[in-house]
Amino acid sequence: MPRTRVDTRTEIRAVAAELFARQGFEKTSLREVAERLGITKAALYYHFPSKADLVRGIVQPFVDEVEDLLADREAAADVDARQFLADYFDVVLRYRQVFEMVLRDVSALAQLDLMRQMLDWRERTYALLVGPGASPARIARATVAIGGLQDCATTDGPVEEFRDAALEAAVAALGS
Amino acid sequence: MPRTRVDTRTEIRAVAAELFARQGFEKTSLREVAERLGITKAALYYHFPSKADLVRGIVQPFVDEVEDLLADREAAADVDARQFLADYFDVVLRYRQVFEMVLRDVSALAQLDLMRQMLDWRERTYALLVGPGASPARIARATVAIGGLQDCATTDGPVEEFRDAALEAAVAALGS
DNA sequence: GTCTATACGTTGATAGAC
DNA sequence: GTCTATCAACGTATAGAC
Repeated sequence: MPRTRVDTRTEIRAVAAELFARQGFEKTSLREVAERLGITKAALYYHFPSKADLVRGIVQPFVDEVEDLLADREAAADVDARQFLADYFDVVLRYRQVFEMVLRDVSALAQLDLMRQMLDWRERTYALLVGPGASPARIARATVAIGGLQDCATTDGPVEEFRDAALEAAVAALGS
Repeated sequence: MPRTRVDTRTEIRAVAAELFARQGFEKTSLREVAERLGITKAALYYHFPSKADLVRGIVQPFVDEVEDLLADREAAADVDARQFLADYFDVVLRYRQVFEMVLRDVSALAQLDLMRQMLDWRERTYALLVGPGASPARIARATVAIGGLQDCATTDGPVEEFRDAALEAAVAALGS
């Protein structure tokens, strides 16, 4: 009997996402995920070819949204830096839990293509904010702006309380 | 014969530090460290009671310097925010390699007291920059300033090229 | 005091039976 | 689709040679 479960694949992802968010990717074993679902590790491996694929599926929606945002602005004639910072910040805030998980296990997720992609983002956001081939000084300002916002996203507390102030600070960091 | 080695303990730390910096804490096995030194895993365990102790010894000097800086400013009558940001930035830059390693394996290092201590830093730097019990908006600005600087420290390239600009950006983020 | 040999439990992953 | 059994590699631990 196929067990009283709607969609095992989906349930695995849900349980894994919760555990990953709470205790990190590396510190969560597949045995733990399987046990919570009442199945064995081997059954997990039927649905997902590896632990990496499991996390990939969880992070992918976030990656896709950022990718869409970047592609959109890169296609635009000119970019409003403030608006771009705001939009990027909002995407990160929306995927706050996933974002924190990624930051906590950078070296573990580095083996996935995920990390290569995220380092790519860095270059592209800098180019959008201060233009391609900008001076190291201008790039440093863009780094403070983006890095500062990201750091804000990993702090606790309701978003409304700090969103506008953080954005203001990032714009100020970027300079004229 | 005690082997043709000056100080095994020191050599272990040196090799481990290099491997940790290059491929992260979790992705470096003790077997790998031992093999590179021509000894066995068990010999490692004679010198260091655990893998955690090994990394602790590597990170400790960095932790101590930040702790000293914080204690110094907390004892001062008033704090020059710009000067504090500069001093903190310089410590992080000096321990750049260690700092990057820590950031890459946050969840792995969380079990050490290290992470509790670093979260503590966050509160204390905010208090130094915008005063204790500041509004969420002010704290957000301090977060962008500190977080932005930290992000700059993990980028490649010679320090002199971006140090001043990054500092300028952080001061601007902090606001009046 | 310094190290080797050996083993324990857990991890991610695979093979094959039902 | 799920199981049992098994794998190598990992961090950890202890006993004992020198």
